[in-house]
Amino acid sequence: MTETLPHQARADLPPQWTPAEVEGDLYERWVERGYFTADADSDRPPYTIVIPPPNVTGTLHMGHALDHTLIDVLTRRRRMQGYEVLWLPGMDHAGIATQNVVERELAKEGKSRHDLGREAFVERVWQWKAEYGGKILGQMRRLGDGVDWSRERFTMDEGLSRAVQTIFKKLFDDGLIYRAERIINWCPRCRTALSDIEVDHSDDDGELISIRYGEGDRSIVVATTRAETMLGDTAVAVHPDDERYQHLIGTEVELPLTGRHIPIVADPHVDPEFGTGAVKVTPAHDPNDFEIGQRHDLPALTIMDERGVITAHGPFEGLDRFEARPAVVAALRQQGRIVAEKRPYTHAVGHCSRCDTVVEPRLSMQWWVKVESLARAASEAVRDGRTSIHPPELARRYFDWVDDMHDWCISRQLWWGHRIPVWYGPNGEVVCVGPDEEPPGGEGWQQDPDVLDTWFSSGLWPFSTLGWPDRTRDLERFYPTSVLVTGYDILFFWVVRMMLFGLYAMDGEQPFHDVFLHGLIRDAAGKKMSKSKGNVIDPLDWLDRYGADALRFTLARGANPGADMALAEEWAAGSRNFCTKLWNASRFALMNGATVARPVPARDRLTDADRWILDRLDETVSEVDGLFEAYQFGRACDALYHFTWDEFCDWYLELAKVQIAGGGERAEATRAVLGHLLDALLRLLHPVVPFVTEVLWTTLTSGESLVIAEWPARRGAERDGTAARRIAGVQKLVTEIRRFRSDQGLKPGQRVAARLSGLGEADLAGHEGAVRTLVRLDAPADGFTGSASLEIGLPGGTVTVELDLSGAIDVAAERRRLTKDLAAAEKELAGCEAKLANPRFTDKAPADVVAKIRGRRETALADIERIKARLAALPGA
RNA sequence: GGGCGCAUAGCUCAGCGGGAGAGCACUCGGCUUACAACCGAGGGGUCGCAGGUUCGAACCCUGCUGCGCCCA
Repeated sequence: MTETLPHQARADLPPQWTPAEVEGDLYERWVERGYFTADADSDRPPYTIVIPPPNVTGTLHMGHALDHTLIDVLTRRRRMQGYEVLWLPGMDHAGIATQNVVERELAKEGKSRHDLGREAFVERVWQWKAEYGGKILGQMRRLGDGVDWSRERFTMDEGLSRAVQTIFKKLFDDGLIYRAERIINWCPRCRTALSDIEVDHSDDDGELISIRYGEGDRSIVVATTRAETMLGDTAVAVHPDDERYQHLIGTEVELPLTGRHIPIVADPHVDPEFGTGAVKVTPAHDPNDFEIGQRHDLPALTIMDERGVITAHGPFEGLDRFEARPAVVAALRQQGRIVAEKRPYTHAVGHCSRCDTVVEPRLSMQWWVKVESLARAASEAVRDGRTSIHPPELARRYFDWVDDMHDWCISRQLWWGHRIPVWYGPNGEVVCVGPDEEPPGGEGWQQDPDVLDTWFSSGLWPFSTLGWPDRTRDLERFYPTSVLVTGYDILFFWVVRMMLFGLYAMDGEQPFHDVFLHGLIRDAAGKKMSKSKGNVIDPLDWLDRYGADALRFTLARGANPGADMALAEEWAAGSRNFCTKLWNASRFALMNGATVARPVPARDRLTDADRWILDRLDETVSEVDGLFEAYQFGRACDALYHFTWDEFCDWYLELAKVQIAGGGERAEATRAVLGHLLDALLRLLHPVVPFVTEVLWTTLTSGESLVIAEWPARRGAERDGTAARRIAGVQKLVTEIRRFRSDQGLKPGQRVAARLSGLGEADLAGHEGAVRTLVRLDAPADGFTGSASLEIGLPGGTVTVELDLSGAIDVAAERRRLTKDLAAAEKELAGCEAKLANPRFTDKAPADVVAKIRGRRETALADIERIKARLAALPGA
């Protein structure tokens, strides 16, 4: 066989993998060649994922990096499996956040959005987007996201806006959208309504002030954390059964500072145990009070404007709510009405999730989605398995939420967003306008000034991005999407919304088959990353320093369903090391002529090592397949890491060196096995580490691209148990000899003459050469005398190794080693015998378990006997 | 207040009925021609506490303690 190898030309990989120099070009080539562009007319089965649209103002953070890595792993694997993959990218317009950004910019010019007027302001936002928006899209390229850029969407683009208007009209016509005056969460800084989930609650220090209303035996004491709201009180409520207040129910008291008289009402929702059992009722500024007000037909008095500034009420007019609070308390104190003050008083306070301003409950007219029937359908779709949530523990949280969902406040008092398509006529007409309809013209008609919640449009994302409301080819092909991958923290914000709208708009067809919810990124100590804590890790920094593959591998390897992930620099370095290892191993294989040009020879022409590693590859393929299917990214990566490093590199490559060194047909066969293994391994790793594998694979195979290569299938050959047992024997032999050498202080490189016996009995006759090479033992010369020896127990028999150490052996070290082994064997024996002595164990345990324990006892007994003999034979024993 | 989850090696985490695992960190020895971003060897754990079920429990059940998250 000729040694002139066609592959020598391509064996000149650079000695080092330098991701920063090649990743960018590789990515652009993938995009140019259209690998990520989905073909709606192919006959492949579809696999669809829509990106959780990042915020147009945002930049890539670790949470995105994790989410995108997982999606990219899923889609790249499916593409290799022959699916027509669509990973659809895009962004949402982030109403409040974007408006804030542009308003801040205007503020620097000393202007407000009102100075510009609505139209000019919106124009200005578009300009801002064109100039600064969507930074994240460029950053996604650096990560390697295999998205279909030709289908990129934006929630404010024409098609998606049309979708918004279409569904609004449909919901309106079906009576599922209505307008009502209620208490909503109001952000006085953003000056807009917020939905319940846009409010974050925290326990803050405040004060609890007890105030006496009325005089003498007609007085009553109420406690409040928001004293200023007393200006808007229209009643005091007590529990109907509260004996303390029976005489007061139905009477009136004078409300201090205002001179108004307000009734004392009985309401079963008052908790008589809390405080004095009497509560002030401010229907316009508290959701519970609003309900009490409804039940008792009380007036609702709004005492603040949209900025949280007190309106009217004499001396308090014009004060901010937080200035008004002490002012009101002082005035009450002056009148001797403060009965008690408690500071600090810790209580839950709602904050705007966008700007952290304390939310002000406020009575106002807003648009709502009536969610009851939609939520029922959303619940049903998960209950009957049309959509399954992974990990399943989180399904419960989903049910708890949708089964008790409150109507959704969808109007926002902003300018940036989808304007509510409702027109009001001069005579009180209310007309909802569909996308193809002309708005009513003429004198006195006005469009509703508000826009819709951003989540309203992102709730349509899985189908609006595919062309809905038109029945497009994309929609037919790619809906329902295969899986939604996102963090569990936006289950309610977004996932639920998509379920509501998807089922409604698509005639009961669910928006995704699976929902996979991953955890949140934390720092090395498990703490949440935050700018204020200064523990934020920037993925771009890791991209620069370790490469995209290292970042991706770190994130994928750490992703365990339902669990958060702690990250530290060392993890990234470890992943980078893994890529380097893969690089070096591949370089070695290529330098030694690894090839895919020749098929792997028939099994009976292969060595034990070949058969073992091919079987292990097969097992790894199955294992990794199963784990990826179950969204077990972390374990899949671990399995790949272990196979690559601990089995392929540490053992097979070392054994292959021996096989190649022998030359001839064996060497050629080994080159084919190496080529086949590397080919499959690179394919398996490609979804997680696409860049380094692409370079190595194209070098190995001269193929066009790994992106469009086939995912490895199991060979299906019957596992060779004999080969596996023999390689396990070789491994034990090598490890034990290395341990002995290490204990005896022999340098790793130092060659030592040795005689091995008993290999035949242990069924390892053919492996002596490999063992000698791996542990640097030379053949015994004439007149060899072993000055030291060790015995290694193997299933078939005991192998004895006699070494010429040409010097005194370290007896103490040897005794330590043997004593330790003896203790372990004795512990093992004791454990086995205890079990076997128990008749209930031998009766009830499965036969194979009992047999296994019996076998372990025999092994332990033999070990003990052998070790004891060695110990007794040691000098000075 | 209601609900959910987690407590396993120094750190971060897998394992979830039959031999305690990984990565990183640590100790010792090595530039052994793929790899010092590495190689070889090693140390380290009453699997939170207390009960129960079982022939057998890190794993299932109950209670407790301590953390975390979600919702009010």
